[in-house]
Amino acid sequence: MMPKSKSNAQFDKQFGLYVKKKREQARWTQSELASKLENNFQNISRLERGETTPTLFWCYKLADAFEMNLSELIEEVGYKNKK
Amino acid sequence: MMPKSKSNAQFDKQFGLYVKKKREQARWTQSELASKLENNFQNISRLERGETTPTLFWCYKLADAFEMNLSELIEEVGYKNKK
DNA sequence: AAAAAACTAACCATATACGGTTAGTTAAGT
DNA sequence: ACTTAACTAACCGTATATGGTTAGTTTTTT
Repeated sequence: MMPKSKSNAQFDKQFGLYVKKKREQARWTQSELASKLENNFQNISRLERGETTPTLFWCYKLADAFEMNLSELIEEVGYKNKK
Repeated sequence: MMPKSKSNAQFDKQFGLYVKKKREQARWTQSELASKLENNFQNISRLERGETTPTLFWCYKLADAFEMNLSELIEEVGYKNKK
């Protein structure tokens, strides 16, 4: 399989930084956020550092934790597609 | 690891049906859509049938193919988070 | 400065995703 | 009815994601 592409890495990084920002605004530790997602803090750490590409379902659960709609969350991350 | 949960399956199904609808509206075959994503039609098939959970980056490339922003695409899928 | 909490990072085992092949089914066109 | 295209589905091998452990680093608190 292809190794993780550069664009993918950049994409993941942007998402990770957003999650980190949101989590810190909520004053949650990674463990606290993880427990809301029925996940573990290691995966939150990896996500925030852009090491993994989250599934859409993951993002959905994140949106739940932050009490927002998934589309709002994506909107806030600020990706711009070329049209 | 946990098997794919029911809620996850429902979530994936909804996304798959949306992609199928969009693709058919554009009058593309699965192969045509796949080539736009640098992917193969088997994965499109699996996605549309809700067999796999797409990564966020996948969804981003899908949005590109449909010439929309990722947040717009998610908006159109119509997920409702409990707030 | 010391202790505790929070986080990063590596490693391992396993599950799922993915690419590709093959076979079979459904739909469309002639 | 026949042919072809489109799609579904199973299988296999490999890559990535994930859960968990452990160790080490950074940050916070006292």
